[in-house]
Amino acid sequence: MRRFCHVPRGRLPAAASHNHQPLPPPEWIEPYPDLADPSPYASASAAPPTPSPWLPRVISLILRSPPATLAADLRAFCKTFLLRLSPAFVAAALRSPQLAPHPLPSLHFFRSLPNGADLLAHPQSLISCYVSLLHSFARSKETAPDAAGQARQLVAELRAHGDAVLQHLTPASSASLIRSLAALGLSEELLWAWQAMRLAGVEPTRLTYNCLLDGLVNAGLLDTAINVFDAMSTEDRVRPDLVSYNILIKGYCRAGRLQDAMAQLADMREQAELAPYSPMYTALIDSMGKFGREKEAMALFERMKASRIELDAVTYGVVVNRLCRFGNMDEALTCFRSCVEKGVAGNAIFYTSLIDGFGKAGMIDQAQELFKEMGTKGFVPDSYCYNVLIDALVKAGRVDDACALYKRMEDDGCDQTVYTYTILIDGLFKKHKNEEALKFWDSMIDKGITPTAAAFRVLANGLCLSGKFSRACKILDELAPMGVIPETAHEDMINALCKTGRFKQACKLADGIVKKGREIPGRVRTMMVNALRKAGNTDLAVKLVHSKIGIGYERSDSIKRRVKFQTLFE
DNA sequence: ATAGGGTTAG
Repeated sequence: MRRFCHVPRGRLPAAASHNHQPLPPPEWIEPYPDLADPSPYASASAAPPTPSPWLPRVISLILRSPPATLAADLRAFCKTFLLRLSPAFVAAALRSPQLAPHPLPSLHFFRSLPNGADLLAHPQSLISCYVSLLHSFARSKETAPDAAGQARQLVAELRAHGDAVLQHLTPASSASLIRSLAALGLSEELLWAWQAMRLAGVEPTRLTYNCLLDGLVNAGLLDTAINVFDAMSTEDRVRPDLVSYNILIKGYCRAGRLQDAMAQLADMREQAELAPYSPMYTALIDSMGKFGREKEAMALFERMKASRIELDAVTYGVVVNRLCRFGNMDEALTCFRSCVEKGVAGNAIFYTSLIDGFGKAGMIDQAQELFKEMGTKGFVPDSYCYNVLIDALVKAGRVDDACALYKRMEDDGCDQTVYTYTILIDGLFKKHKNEEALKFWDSMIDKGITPTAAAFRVLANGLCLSGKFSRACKILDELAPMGVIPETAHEDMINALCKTGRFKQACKLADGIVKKGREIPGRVRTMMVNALRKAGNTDLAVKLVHSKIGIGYERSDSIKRRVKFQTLFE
């Protein structure tokens, strides 16, 4: 039996706007009025609680309102209808499926709450808000700008609330937290969350364990992951399952420890009779190929075929990709066709590998043919697919066609990625279309796409090769306030300068970086030596080799000083 | 719900 729960508990607009009498104080609104004020029959009812009608209204206000005015809009809304958002209401709004796909509006809402909406007095709701926000950023980490950075900030805030709040972590909120942090690749925060969960007395489930394992493996913390796996193995309740094994095998594969991965596979095979081994074999075949052990990869594929393990689209996809990477296009195409004949459905990923293979082999016609074919088969090209074809066109010297395809991506509603821009910028510089290349760089930044080290490398190379060294420096400086410093940016600039024979400038840049407290990796020295040699500047190359430039210190006036790169020219 | 595959670069 339900009460009149469809009636909003706040005052209705008509009542508020025509009321000239003194107004009563605002009323708290709860997300689920029937729970806030339960009738004796409520618990007997199997029906889910009915959300307050205010919930969708507030949510649509959050989604409609620009960030700059959201706080004021919320205040006005609450004033008009004489209501106050309860902590549980705020938490429910952030948890709602309507807000979950929109991390930024959600975050703005959270930040615009008057007096923090009393959340501090309600740690359960406070935790729920943070957990929902983190979940929201995790699921849109590809599209939300700097999702990981935002998430890191949120975790720092949550941590700062201390144990009094964190002891209210529930099994569900801890699990969600761990899943989100693992997905975002925040390993330090992930380990903290694990500890906080244990401190709150929450027992991890196998799923939570697996999420932790996967997060650690993806962050490259294999040793920690192995410890976690061993800890699982000693506890009956959460013994490693197929997924745990798979994650660990992936970790070994990525670290190049293929022997250990094989041993893990054998270990797994002892544990169970007929299990879905396909993912483990696939990971191994893929890694064997990527570490240059093509023969062993194919041997493993044959072993898989001989056993009764099912070969699915992913396994075939890996094999086709390895053949394409090897330039073995006949065999790749044959493998793909036979896979389809066996009833395993093709997909866009197969086509991406094949188009890329043909493109890299300089067979642009075949690449375009396959792009057409996939359309007729009903597979929709995604950004990977567009990127490989754009790359193929660029490599064939057809930059204009590549740019046309870039436009078509837009029309097809397919998001351009940092790869798209890197490929095009590189191609345009190689055709000496510098201004166009810079335009693409700007539109990438405008779109909120974070340039990678590779993206900056093609820009720095292109600009330095055409003598526009200072322009490259300026762009690098502009990135810093955005929190973007491509890892190898300085190194790449030095490299580009050396390649064009501007050694003095390269040395000046290197010294400037050291002065800012950054280290110059040893390989920069090696690279400089090689470039000097190549330029026929043997004397300077020899001088550099026998000096302590970039690696050591000298004493003068009993003061220890770094040996500057510029001393090369003294 | 957690696990395996595709795109830059010398």
